[in-house]
Amino acid sequence: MQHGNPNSLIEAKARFCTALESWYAKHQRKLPWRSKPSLYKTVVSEFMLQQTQVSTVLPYFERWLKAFPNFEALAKADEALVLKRWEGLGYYSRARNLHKLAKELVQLPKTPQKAEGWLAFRGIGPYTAAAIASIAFSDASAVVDGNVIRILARLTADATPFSDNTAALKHFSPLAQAILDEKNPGDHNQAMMELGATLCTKHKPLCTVCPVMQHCQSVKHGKPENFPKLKRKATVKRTVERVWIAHEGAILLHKKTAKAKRLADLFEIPPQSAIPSKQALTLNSDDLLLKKSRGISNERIEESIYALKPSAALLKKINQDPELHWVLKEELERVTLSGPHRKWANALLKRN
DNA sequence: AATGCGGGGTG
DNA sequence: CACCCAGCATT
Repeated sequence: MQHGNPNSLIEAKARFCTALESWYAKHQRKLPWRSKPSLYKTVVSEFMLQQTQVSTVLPYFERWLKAFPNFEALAKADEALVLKRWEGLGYYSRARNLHKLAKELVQLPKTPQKAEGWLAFRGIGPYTAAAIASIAFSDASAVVDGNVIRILARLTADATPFSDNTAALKHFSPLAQAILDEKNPGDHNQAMMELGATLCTKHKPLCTVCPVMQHCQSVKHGKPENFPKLKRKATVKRTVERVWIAHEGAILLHKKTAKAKRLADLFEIPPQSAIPSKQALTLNSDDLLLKKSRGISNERIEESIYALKPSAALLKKINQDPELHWVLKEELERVTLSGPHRKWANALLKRN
């Protein structure tokens, strides 16, 4: 079977939905945004959960709710504090977009109740719009995330090769919408994702306890693990040299201006390339403080940090650069660095 | 269709 | 090391 046949699943929609939702009612995980649910909790959790696993989000969510208990509090908060509370969670534009949304929402005469309305906010795409509208307002809009793609590909034994998740999303959206329980869209959507997260996992799916196994064509005809078929991309290697410059009790950090498309408002240990210098800075291997490797999307980055003593001429140039900032050691805790930079900075500070 | 964005978990 | 995760915006 090349492309699977969704018709039998669509015909069995009623039984499928009943089985799925009964299972969810009984086996759903206890999650903080599910107890005493509110629109605010739903919106915050959906932003945090974009491309981020539940277990990672949990501690951030709890802290966030204490710092910003509702839209009004978030709307009034300083951008820097908002970013600080997001520190380590990654994808920082989510924090800025969530903050912006809060400010816009408290000014709106009427809160949108349909997915289409939520789509208008920056940082909300098809998935998040459907999730918020269905969970908070019972809008009959189906979510399609990585879990749903995996489940639908397996249910229909669909061997279509996809170049990426976006292509798969386009392919499965009509089916997801066709089998949505429009009477109970919020729970239905969450049940699909819960199934994908806890039973219909990428590796070793727990088919024997699956509530919809009898609807699954991949169990009958092949291995569920074989679906969906996603092409993989080659990883690229990159090296970055960074410099650790301490001067008069302060550390030099690099921060792009707020208008920058990337890394806006986020401090980092300066890459060598960000240091203005007439002649190329020569970094001495004796001054290597730290060397780490990390992955970002499909990149493998080797980062080295070198100690550097700035000359008077270099200091002068540094002080003219709007993207370079001296941050007093005691103040370092207060600025927002990405997760790895935070760890490196703390480790290097301790060493002095 | 491809790429950048972060960080952590898992096999 | 590779892939994946309650994705989105931009090109």
